[in-house]
Amino acid sequence: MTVSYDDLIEESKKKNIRLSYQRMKVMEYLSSHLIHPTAEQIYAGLREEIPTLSKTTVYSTLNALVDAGLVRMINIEDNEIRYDIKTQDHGHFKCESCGAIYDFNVDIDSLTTRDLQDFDVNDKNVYFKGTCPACSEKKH
Amino acid sequence: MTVSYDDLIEESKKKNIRLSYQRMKVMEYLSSHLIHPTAEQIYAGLREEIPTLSKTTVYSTLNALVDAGLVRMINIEDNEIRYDIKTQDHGHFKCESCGAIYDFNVDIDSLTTRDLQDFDVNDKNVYFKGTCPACSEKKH
DNA sequence: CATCAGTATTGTAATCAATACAGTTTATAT
DNA sequence: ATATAAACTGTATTGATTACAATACTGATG
Repeated sequence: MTVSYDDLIEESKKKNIRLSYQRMKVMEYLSSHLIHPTAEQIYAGLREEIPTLSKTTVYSTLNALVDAGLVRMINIEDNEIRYDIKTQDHGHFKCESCGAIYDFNVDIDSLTTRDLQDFDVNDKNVYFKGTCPACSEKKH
Repeated sequence: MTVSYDDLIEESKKKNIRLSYQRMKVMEYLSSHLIHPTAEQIYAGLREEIPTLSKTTVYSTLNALVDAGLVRMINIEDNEIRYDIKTQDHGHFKCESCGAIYDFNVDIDSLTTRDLQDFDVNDKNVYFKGTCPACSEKKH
């Protein structure tokens, strides 16, 4: 599933998410900053344009989008949640040295298991951890 | 890799983790409670036996074991970290209705990608979300 | 077995992401 | 236009995790 800004708006209508100015801006931010931002980053980024924006609004919007299945929560560690609009399935690699999160293509549907036969699975996540090339380089 | 309580102790020695009474108890707790406990649960569970136990000690022990690669952090959501001794590779399924976390067998090594050729990967995680059979039942 | 240095533990205080809540504003239907 | 339900704002609160400084322990050495 690939989701663009326009798709987000269309999907939001279908899911009965009201398109307030703030929500549009949050979605626009997510679409144009594919860097797995935290709620804090989104808030800071939009604050310039919307000085009255409340952090609570950012959180509630993100929660609404996650519930609607339009946005994915990335919760690898560090006790902070990052967000990612749902483009096509991909995994996340977190560098334990610099903290950066990289996307990588992976065939998640190839993961099968008999153990979950009676389970209703609606979200599959894959993440790796390790050291990115830039940080590996530094160690030498 | 399968890790029992005895293995944990042996591995700890190798990794220069001093085997204090508190650390032994934390490891014992993890080995005997394969329910993905939180630090809080471990603390509460051990408090009876070790009334002077400090929560800080639980956290620092867990961090030491994670750094040594003996324990896995499970960070699915809810802003709380759960811990799991590293038995053989398996995925985690979180029921979004009751919050329970189930293990399932999955061949994580079958996940391959060319995107991470130059990356040093030292940890692979898979987690699914959805509804467990018990909760699906209730909805009818 | 006494001492010493280096770690681990403890308890309190601080941090900080996330949420609750109540009052105000906005959006959509009639 | 107006009503009503939903969204926004800002402050206060929560709660998991960490920082820190004082105390206690461990295990190596003489």
